[in-house]
Amino acid sequence: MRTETTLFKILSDSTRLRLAVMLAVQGETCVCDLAAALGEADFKVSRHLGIMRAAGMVETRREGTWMYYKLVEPRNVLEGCLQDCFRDCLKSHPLVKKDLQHFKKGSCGKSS
Amino acid sequence: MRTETTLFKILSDSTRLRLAVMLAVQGETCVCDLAAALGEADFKVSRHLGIMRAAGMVETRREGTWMYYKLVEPRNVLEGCLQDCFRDCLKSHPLVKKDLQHFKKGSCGKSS
DNA sequence: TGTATATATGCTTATCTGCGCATATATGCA
DNA sequence: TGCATATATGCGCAGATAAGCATATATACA
Repeated sequence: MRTETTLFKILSDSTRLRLAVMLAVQGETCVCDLAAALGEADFKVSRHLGIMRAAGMVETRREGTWMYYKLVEPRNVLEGCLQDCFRDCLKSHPLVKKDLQHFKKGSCGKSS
Repeated sequence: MRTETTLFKILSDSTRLRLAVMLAVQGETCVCDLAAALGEADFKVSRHLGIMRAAGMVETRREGTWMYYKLVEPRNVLEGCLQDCFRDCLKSHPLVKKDLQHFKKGSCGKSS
């Protein structure tokens, strides 16, 4: 049960829920682009992504100075169901829509 | 966003998640039957159900001394999605299966 | 090596959370 | 009215949590 409740606990914080939806919709993204889209401090976003990673919800890939985060492939039906939720049920939430509008790949000034 | 994160926070506690699944699978049930199925103290189950009710996730109906709880009709896509999760993804969890096996309507000794 | 940028992490504080116990409320019935 | 059962709630405690700031690490590049 721990596995399942942890998953829900991760999503019970608005910063993390917004991050999860962003990653579900936009795919792999670096910390600075996520922070810019949400309008939150880098260190805050980084910390929450770290929590999500420790819980096994996201995984990372380093590319130079940048750290790219993405949702893991669903490892069971619940994870798949929740990821569908992110895309289908939460994408239209006012705050998330604002985040998505603010989102720009490479907003922090990196080349690619 | 508050509405959504609250929903997830409710489910981030194992007692409440188990209760949510029980109600999704068994339908309307009284506190004592739920407490018996979970093997938890009445006052603990009652408190958690109260939290779920305050969050608008369940609703109650009094019948004599007994208080019956059930999940509310989904009021939006997210609530519907989560209720489907309870039934489809969580029903087969070992602990939930044990709860369901222990479940008996009227276990606390009421007539109907 | 030194500097700049991106990201991560220690630390403190204020707030929240769940637990267990005791107690209170509500209903039914003698 | 008094007692029994079912349910709810006040209280204190211990542990968890998120925020903000400062600082540390990692990489790139001059």
